[in-house]
Formats: sequence, C-alpha cells, structure tokens
Amino acid sequence: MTELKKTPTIQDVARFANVSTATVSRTLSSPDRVSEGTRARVSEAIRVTGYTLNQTARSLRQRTAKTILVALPDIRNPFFSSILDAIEREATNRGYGVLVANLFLAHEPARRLQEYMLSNRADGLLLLDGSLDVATLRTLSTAPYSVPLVVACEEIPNSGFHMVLTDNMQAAERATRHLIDLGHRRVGHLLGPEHNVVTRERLAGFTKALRDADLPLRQDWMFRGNFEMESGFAAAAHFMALAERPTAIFAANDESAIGFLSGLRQHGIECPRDISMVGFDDLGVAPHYSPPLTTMRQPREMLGRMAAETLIDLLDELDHRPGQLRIVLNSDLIVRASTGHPRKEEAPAA
Amino acid sequence: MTELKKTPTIQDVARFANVSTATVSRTLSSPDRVSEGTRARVSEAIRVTGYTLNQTARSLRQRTAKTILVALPDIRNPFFSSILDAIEREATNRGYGVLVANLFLAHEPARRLQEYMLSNRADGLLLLDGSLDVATLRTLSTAPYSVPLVVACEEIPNSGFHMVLTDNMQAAERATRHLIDLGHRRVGHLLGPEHNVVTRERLAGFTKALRDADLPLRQDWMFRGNFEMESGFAAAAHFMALAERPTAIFAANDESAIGFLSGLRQHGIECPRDISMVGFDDLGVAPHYSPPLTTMRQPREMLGRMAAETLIDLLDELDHRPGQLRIVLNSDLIVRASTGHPRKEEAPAA
DNA sequence: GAAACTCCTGAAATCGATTGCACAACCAGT
DNA sequence: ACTGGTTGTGCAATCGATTTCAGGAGTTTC
Repeated sequence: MTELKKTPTIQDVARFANVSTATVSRTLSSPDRVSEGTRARVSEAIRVTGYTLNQTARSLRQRTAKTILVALPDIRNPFFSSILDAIEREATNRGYGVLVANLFLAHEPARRLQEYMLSNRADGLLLLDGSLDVATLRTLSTAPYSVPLVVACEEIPNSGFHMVLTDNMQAAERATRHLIDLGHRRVGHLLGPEHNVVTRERLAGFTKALRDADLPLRQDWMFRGNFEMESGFAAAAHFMALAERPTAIFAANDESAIGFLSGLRQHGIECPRDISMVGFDDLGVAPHYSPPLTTMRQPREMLGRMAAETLIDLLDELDHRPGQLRIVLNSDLIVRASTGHPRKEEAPAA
Repeated sequence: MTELKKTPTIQDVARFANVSTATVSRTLSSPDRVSEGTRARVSEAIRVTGYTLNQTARSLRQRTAKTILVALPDIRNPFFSSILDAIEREATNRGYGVLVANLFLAHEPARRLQEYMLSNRADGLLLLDGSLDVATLRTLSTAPYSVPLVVACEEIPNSGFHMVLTDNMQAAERATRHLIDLGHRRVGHLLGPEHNVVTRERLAGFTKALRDADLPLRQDWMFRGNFEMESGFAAAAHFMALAERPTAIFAANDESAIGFLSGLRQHGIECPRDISMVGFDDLGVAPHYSPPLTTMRQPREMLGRMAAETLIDLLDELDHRPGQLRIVLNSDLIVRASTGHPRKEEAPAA
C-alpha cells in the first residue's frame, strides 16, 4: 500500500534536515540568522520534499494576509478594469494578492466590504467607488479596527481618507474651454449618474468654463446620463426634441459620448459636421471611433499604480507621513476629429 | 487608562456567554446542534462583543480558503472583464472570494499560478487563458496536489481539464457564411494572435466556410492581428497595399475589427460601402460604432457564471460526475450595418 | 430497574506556521 | 580564570478557529 502523500509541511522539512521548525522558518525569512551549513541542509530538504509555505498558517500567526481588497463600482467598465490592471501589477510586484469586490448592483455594498475586512482576509482596502456609506467606512478605518484605506478615482469629500485622484473639475473646465475656443457659443453637457462625486465635479468644471466665457448655462442642454453607452443613446432622443440645439457637447465620459453620437447619427446628425463632442477617459476605442474622439485622458495606469503603492506603503509601514495623504494627478486634453469649429450659419453674429 | 481593545475572538464570546469555544463555534456553523437557550446567549454575546469570525483561522483548520483564483490573459479587455464580472457575482453568492491574477506580460505565468495555489490561498483555479504551460498545470491538477481546475473561454486540447467554452469554429463558420450569403466572393480574415487556440479555431471555421462554398483561401487576404485595436489598425495598411482586395473581412474579434475599419477609413475606404466586416464578441461598443458592427455574440455572462458554478460545485463537492466535464455554449450572429452586399461592379459575373 | 439512546456540552488536540526565551558554544578582553 | 558579548539553535507558546471524544443528563424500551 503506497503512502498517501499530503503536501509537505515545515515539520517534514525540519525532520529531513535534522533541525527544528524554528530553524526552517528562519532559513526562509531571515537566512542570515542561520549558519551556512544549516542553511544548505534546509534548502536541500525543501528541494527534496517539495515544500511550499502555507500562507494561511503564516497569515494567522503574523496577522497579515498579504492581500488587498479592491472595490470597484463596475469592473466591466474598461476605465476601471485598466486601473485594476495597474493595481494588480503593482501588488504582485510587492508580494500582495488582490481580492476583487465588484459593487455593481450589490446589496449594501459598504457592509459587504466591512465583513470582508473584518474577517481578516485582506490587510487593506482600495476603494474605487465614491458612493459608499461614509459612516460605515469611517468605522472601519478608525480604532479599534483601523483598516488601512485608500480611496482612488472618486473622491469622498471631508472623509479624511487617503486619496489618489485626478482633478476632475479642472479637466472638465479644460475640455469645455476647448469647445469655447473653437467658437462654440451653445454648449451642452451630458451628465454622469446622479449623486456621484465625479458627476458633480465635472459639472462644476463645465459650469465654471461657461461662466468665465459669459455663456448661458441652459437646463435644457444638460442631458441626463449615467456613464453608460445606452444612457448616451437615450439622451440623443432628448437632443433631437429640442427647438434650439447646442452646437457642442461635453460628455461626462467617453462611453456615454459614444452612445450619444450613435443616437444622433440615427437621426442624420453627424459629428463633427453638425456637432462637436468631447468626452472623458480616452478609452482604447476613442482614437478608432468614427470620428476619432476628442477627450480628456486620465493617467489611468499611473493612478492605479500610485493608489496601490500608497496603500501597500501604509501596510508595509514604509510611509510614516502623518495625516491625510492626497495625491492629485492631471489629465490631458487629446484633440481629435470629433471637435471642430461650429458651422458658419450657426456661429454667433460677430 | 482605557483598555486597548483588540478585535474580539471566539474566546471572548465564549467567556461572555459562559460557554466553551466549541459551543460558540457550533452555534455559528450548525445552530441546530445547540439548545435554544444557549443559542440565544451566544447570539447575544456575539452582538455585544461585536465578534466577527477570523476567516484565516477557519481556513487553516478546515483547509479551505473559500477563495478561487481567476487567471486572465488581459483584464483590460472588456471581453474578459465582463466574464470576470459574472464570475465574481456567482462566487460571492456562493460565499467565495475572488483573487485575480492578470497574466498579461507576466513572467512564467504557469509557475506563478502554481505558487499561488500551493500556498493554500485559494481552493480552486479558474483559467481563462489557453496559452499556459500544460505540463505545469497538469502537475497542479493531479495527485498529490489535486487542485480543482476549470478552463473557460480558451480550450486546452487533450488536457483532460474541465472546460466551459463556446464553439468557436462553428461560430466562425457561421460568421463567414453570412458574408458569403450576402454575395461576397472575395473574403479575407483578420487573425488573432499566433499560437493561440482561439485564433486557430476561428481560422478553422473561416476556412471551412470558404471551402464549402468553393471559394479561394488566399494567403494575402489573411491579415496578421493579435485581438487588439492597434493590430487591426496596422493590418489596414497591408490591406491598402494589395493589388486585388477582398470585399469582406471576418475579424477574429471586435477590437481588431474596429482598429481595421479605423485604419481603412483613413484611406477613404468606407464600411459597408466598400467593404463588409464581421467581428466577434459583441462588445458594448459594437452596436454604437459607426457603422454598427455585425458580430458573433458570445454568451459572456453565462459563460462566466457557468465556469464559476462548475468550479465551485467541484469545491463544494456537489458534483460527483466522473471524468472530464465539457460544457459548450453557442454564439449568435448579430447582424448590423457593417455587412452588406458587395458593390455591383465588384460582384462576380453571374 | 437496567440497558440503550439521544441531546448538549466542554476539554483538549489540531491546522502550520512564527517568535520569545533560554541556553550552549565560542571568542575576546582583562 | 572570569566576565561579557555574539552566534546559532531548539523548546514551547501562540495565532483563532474547528472537531474528536467523552461524559452527564434525560428519555425510552423491555
């Protein structure tokens, strides 16, 4: 009868190398604390037995899971998935695993995160969603729980949490000003989802640009949306119903911009001939859309990487700066063919 | 001096409720084995102390992490991220966490997965990448390790692993036949990345459709690609350089199809006027592209959900079917405006 | 009234690592 | 020769749960 082999433990290695488990453990985690000869024997024993460390046991003893939890509003959105890509890359380099919690349509998302964190499966929380219940999050992040927490992409104002962000308001202002500089005087906005920080910030930037240029802010030129293509498509119908239409639109993101243009095209309105459009995010499809989309490019990879860095520095206690960290990155205007001068007959009288 | 509170353990609950830890544990995992009175006392104690279970300790004892590892070739690709979305949803419902490993540009991906699995951080592996080293994977999946493994999306032929797939060859054949049925006689193919199973399967379907229709399979009409937009864009240059051009293209996926059309448009070639194009995947942008893209829709959500179901059934030992499981789903042809009849002057003589 | 069962509960072992403490061996300085 | 310091190692406690085993109390059966 052959022996039923289980995966080897540190005990097996110790027995084989004729040392104690303590020595094996030290050989692994601080090799310079064991003598050269012992080190060689242990290494050989590890090789022969095929030992691999049981991370669960280590986690229990050291009270660290070497894992971070990333919470996203919608992983299907390429904007978030490319940030997740950067996060995963950085985490892997630093020896951390990545657990994902997709909050799209989730029931009581903040509670779910709380349970996750309190069950000791992750050491820190990386939050890409600004719409969660702040009270629950604050409970988590303060004593006695003191869960390390970094918020990225979507600001949670007055929360005191560490944040890695882009300046949405400034970027939105820049995008809108681009349209104004092209000569547009009738400029509309395709909004993001209601009750969303990013929506508010981009709207604020839009508003400021219009005000600075003494242009009217018309309610009927503010189109409801929710960052998804279908919402842009639906908004196009409202556009068509207008007696007086804007000649340019700043959309809260690329996806809804694309949906909007797609909707307009069905009614014979062509971009940039009849309307200019600027989006936000610079998705992969933006340069290949028809027309190629003018948009604000957020440094997504950088954002994901810095968010992960910030959190892991906290976990590894490499960062001792007191108080709230706040990293703000800038977005760039990428001019493509979806924006142009307004048509002559629609240009304002000089 | 206030007491420094640590997170409460099962010991604290036991002390408070005046029972043993065994009883607390039983109250949590099999309440019917505990008397009503005790159960009430324990529940109250849990409430008062604010106890939450330490999953790491449970994992160590039960030798299950209640976590699955999902390995993807490229999480930024919306095709994979929407499958991941479905997987995460199903896993969460079944009480499992999801660790992600993004293999894009990873060094020795199979080894990395092996280390991950052998460190006991995950109970099972869900593989969305068909290009990994089969030997390493087989070592993992067989005794003594016996890691439960399900392969989805990309077949690993002759591996014996459980699989959840769509029939790529049949779908590719269907897509190509659609072009032929429209009257095209000069049909090209934009390939996926080399050495990729999916690329081979879709090519096989394409080839079969042409052969069945007695149409020529021309090497100069096979365009190199790698599923990414830029590769399609680059391929367009090769198209332009041809003396004799196809009137229709079947692209291995939507992204490369979009890049290709974008490249052609730069040279004044318009779809569907000058060329018909059918893609694969039905990405979110497909219906909103200009022109809306004809494509094969894969049941992504279903695929992700079934893959997760299959793996978790294995883990929870709900599935005792012997041998290799193999679930094959069908894709649907979605006809949109990117395909049409060839122009008269290019149609073949009757 | 004893045997056989069921129900509940607690003591203690266990999962697989890490780590505080003790100690032996060796070396250097006085 | 004695003190003090360094180095390398092992023993045993520990992390926080689960689970086996045993036993007391109560109930049924003959």
